[in-house]
Amino acid sequence: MRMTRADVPVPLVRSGEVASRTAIRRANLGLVLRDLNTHGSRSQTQLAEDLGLPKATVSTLVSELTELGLVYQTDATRAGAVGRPRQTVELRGTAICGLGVELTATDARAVALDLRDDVLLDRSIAIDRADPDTVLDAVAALIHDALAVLAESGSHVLGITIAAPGQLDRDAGVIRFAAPLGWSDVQLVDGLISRLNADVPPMRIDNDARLGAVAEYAVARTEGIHDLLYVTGGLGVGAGILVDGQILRGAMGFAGEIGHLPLGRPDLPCPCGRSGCVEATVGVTAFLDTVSDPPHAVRDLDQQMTDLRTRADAGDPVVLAALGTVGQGLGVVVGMLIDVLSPRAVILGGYFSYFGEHLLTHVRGAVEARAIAGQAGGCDIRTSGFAFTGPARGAAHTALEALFTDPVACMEHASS
Amino acid sequence: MRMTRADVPVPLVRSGEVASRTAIRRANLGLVLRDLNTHGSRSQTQLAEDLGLPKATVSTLVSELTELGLVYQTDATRAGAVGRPRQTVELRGTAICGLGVELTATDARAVALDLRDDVLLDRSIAIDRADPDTVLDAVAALIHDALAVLAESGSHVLGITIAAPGQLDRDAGVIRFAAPLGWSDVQLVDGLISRLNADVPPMRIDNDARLGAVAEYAVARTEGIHDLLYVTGGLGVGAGILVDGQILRGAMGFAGEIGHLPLGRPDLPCPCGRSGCVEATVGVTAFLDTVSDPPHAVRDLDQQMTDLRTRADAGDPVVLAALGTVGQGLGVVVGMLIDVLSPRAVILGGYFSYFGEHLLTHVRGAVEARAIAGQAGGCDIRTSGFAFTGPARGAAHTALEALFTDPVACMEHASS
DNA sequence: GTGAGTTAGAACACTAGCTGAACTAACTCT
DNA sequence: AGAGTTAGTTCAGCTAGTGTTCTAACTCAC
Repeated sequence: MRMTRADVPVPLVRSGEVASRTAIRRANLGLVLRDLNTHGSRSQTQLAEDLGLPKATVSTLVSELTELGLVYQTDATRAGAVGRPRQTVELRGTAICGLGVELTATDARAVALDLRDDVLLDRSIAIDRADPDTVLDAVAALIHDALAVLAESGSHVLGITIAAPGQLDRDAGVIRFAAPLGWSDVQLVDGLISRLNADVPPMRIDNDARLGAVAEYAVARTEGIHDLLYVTGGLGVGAGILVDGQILRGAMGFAGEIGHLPLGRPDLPCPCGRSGCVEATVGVTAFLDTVSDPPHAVRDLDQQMTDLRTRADAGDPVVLAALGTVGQGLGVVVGMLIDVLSPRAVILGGYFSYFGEHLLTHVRGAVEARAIAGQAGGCDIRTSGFAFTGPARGAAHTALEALFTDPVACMEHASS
Repeated sequence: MRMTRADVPVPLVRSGEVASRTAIRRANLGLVLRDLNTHGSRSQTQLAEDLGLPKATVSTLVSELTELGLVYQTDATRAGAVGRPRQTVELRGTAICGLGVELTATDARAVALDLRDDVLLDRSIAIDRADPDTVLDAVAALIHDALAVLAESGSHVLGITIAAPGQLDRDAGVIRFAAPLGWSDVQLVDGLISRLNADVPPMRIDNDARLGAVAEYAVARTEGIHDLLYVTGGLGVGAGILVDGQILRGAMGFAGEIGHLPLGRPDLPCPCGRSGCVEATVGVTAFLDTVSDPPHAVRDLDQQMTDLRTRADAGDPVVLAALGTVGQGLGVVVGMLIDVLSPRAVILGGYFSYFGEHLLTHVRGAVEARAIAGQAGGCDIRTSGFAFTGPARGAAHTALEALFTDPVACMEHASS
């Protein structure tokens, strides 16, 4: 927590939103959950220190959360130091979860996360590139099965978030245009809901790169990192930007559309009709075209990338050269984004995440060559630990997000 | 206000900050001031609707602000419609003001704004490019005179913000590196305070482009625009980014450093030692080099730009061609920033602001040629109405900002 | 093993400030 | 002149944060 009792010149309620009576409680309840989620189980006294609230307030907050069934207190009989041993307040894991589903051109993946960020479920199905209707049938079946499994394990699904590439209308639940899928104006949410039972949890969609960034933030926030840039590499290349822990969507909701910036090799044509696009240079298709002859189909990317990583580790010059090209191209983009956004960390996801230092060396080199505030500015550049599961994980986090904003309302709905 | 009573599914207190009892009041008092500042004088009933608060609460808030001397109520005897005529709550203008000072390589300018955004003072002095000590003497004299004038008019100066180019350490009040000034590691705040009386209002520094963006936001927010990109053209080229009304600084505080992105003419050398920098292509030096032979000194930019605007209006092919080059170069950068940030508006400040459509046509053309979500995405591209006074105005706004966050604390200090 | 010291957490009285309802004020319209 | 309408204030009520106090549960020293 950045806000401790010591440094309170800053107002406790952020300006911009009206502070009402009931809202205070809900916000503070959510903050306790958030602190436990970020920093792990801790005692009431620690919570009070973290949040800058008096112990008395924390005591009532914890007891209310206990009644809601969201936390429980353990008799921490282990006592190291002097004084009464602290009981730890712990998040009740299985009670509530969020379901995230990522949709790509090659597969769909469902991940369920509980309050403790534990993975309750992770399954994926292959998608044969096909018309939206067929794909939606398959995705609906995936969701149906996932919901059944979660219901059986006694976990209440708070919400479902679908991660999809391209430009989306979040309010309408519609994919406006997604080049990797070859779709335009597909009613995703309505299509899925009509295929499922009526009593399906609230469903939303969001951009895959943005949700990938959310997944990374769940880790980064524990390190005190609140400004990060996530770049995903797949058929498309997109960025998810987090500023002070908030997703940057922009006024039109299109922020992070870096796939078609004219920063790639000028001669390379892009399916979008132009040339020089980032996507055409560092997208997975370009990479696979370089390393595999005859050209391989874009299928089972996880297996392919694991194999290529093995080849890279073994010193395969073709793979290493391709990674050099990709790393250099990526470094140019990342360097510019660092100058524009000044993030604390850059995390490379998707297929980039398989290659660690093989790739990072080139990216860092290109960044240091141009960026004003590159490595010197204290910006870490690393690969994601989530490989291709990032967006689905982030989607699951997002589906759970409401709980941290208003636990009371969420649990009211949950019980009914 | 985006938050009205109708759309209150969103919680009233933003999560992320602890909500304490006293903080509620201070936040709500500030919100009333902000609403009056943004939307002009209005009745208590209108305020209640804007803020989503009950009339009773607004009533007590207004009376407390009246006691603080920040607002007054007029007997609005004019009655158009049926019912009791509404009294309007108005901001008391002259009571409190913020002082903004911009420091450039050619001059220093002081602007004082009151609560109503009225300009209480606007004066500038020429600066002969010289060592920091000499410049600080002159700036201190400017501030001294400005404070004297404001004191005489009975306006309490809440704070002083200095706008400076380059990379700054805001906490330390130090200019780390400012290429346009040729300075590095200059103790700006300490240097000025030691030259002034001890009882000078709190002084801060911030980046000129960011403050220029703040000045634009004071206008844009009245149109419901909360995501904007400001690009300033001077000796340096920088960007100020506002996301959801908040300044984007980034983790390191270097966000918006677009002057040395490698997006300019690749052959043009830049004083920074590299080539292809944006600054070297669209900075004022490059522009002046193109339009005036023999090369003119960079002095009295306002007069020079006004003259060049006149030449452009008269159809001078040299000036129009130069504007075409600058507009094209700027459009490439702006187009990329639009894809990354998805702002609602892009505002061109500094010397760009003098040329209106002469420049905008080319910028828009370049943006539409590449950006995914350019004009089609609903992003306005326009020139600033503040010319070279933008950063100083924004600095004055920033100096006043504390009042909207915690009016009570500010007025306590003011009276003592 | 007993009391002093220490830390954790709950209980309680207190209070700031939001909130709904009732009430007064000031006007228009018929 | 009275009914209707809208604005703003007053007041009682209640929610929830806050400081203090108290109890619980431990360690440590003698």
